[in-house]
Amino acid sequence: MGTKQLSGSPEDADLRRADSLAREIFSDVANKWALLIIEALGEGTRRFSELRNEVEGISHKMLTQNLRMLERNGLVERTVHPVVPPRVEYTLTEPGQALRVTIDGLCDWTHRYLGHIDASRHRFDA
Amino acid sequence: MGTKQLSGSPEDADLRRADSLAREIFSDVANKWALLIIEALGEGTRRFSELRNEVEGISHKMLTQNLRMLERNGLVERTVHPVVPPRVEYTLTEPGQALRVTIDGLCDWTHRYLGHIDASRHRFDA
DNA sequence: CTGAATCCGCGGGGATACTG
DNA sequence: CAGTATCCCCGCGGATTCAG
Repeated sequence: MGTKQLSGSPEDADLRRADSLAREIFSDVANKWALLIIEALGEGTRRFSELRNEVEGISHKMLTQNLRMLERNGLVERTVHPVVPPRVEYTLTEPGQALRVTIDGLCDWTHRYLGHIDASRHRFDA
Repeated sequence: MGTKQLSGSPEDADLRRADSLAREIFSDVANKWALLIIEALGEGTRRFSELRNEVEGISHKMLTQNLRMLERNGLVERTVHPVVPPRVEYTLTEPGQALRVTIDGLCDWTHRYLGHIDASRHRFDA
């Protein structure tokens, strides 16, 4: 993630801070579960239990954990309906929607090169 | 990653196989190091040691490990020059280049919403 | 320089139980 | 139903060593 050359300059400090922040965000977002959750939320607002079902294979813990993280970063909005039983809904914010677009690109890529990759794997395992 | 409804149908078998394969690929690719390596290779052919320096913070082990994985999936081509000392170069294949484009999108997204996210975090931590 | 292999600590992440 | 907390194990990943 190319920020240019860095020197010991005076106000390069904030450049470096921005850079480390970028890497931090990148690390948060560039992980399997976060991406799959956002992709699921791309379909529209979802409840906790719905996500649990739609994001196949995710554990209770990972779901809450990633949702908190996404909420903290402002990619997901969490709205609690004060009813019983509790009803909590998650939606993508505008930044979240924007991110979703690029994730869609990733999904498209995956499907486009599925065969390509599968072939390459078999070739490699020999 | 939406493959539609699945039933116990006859030839849905390969649909399910394709799906699990897609998830597998997705898991391979949707990880910090793999993405950063591909991003680095986007600049052009790189040697092992160059990648080691450019992908900041990656360990020797993680680099080789991810390079093997990327090579296996056919995203990266590895060419060995029979000289001493050894010279090994890595380049993106066409699928790798295609993937790089979407990763660039991810990087752009990160920088565009940097401030947005930073603000959201401070709000959340209260 | 590139890379495989080994050792090992720490934390990711699953399972379970418990609140509101 | 949604969320937190606890226990605990397995495996990721760093450091180091050896080979080509």
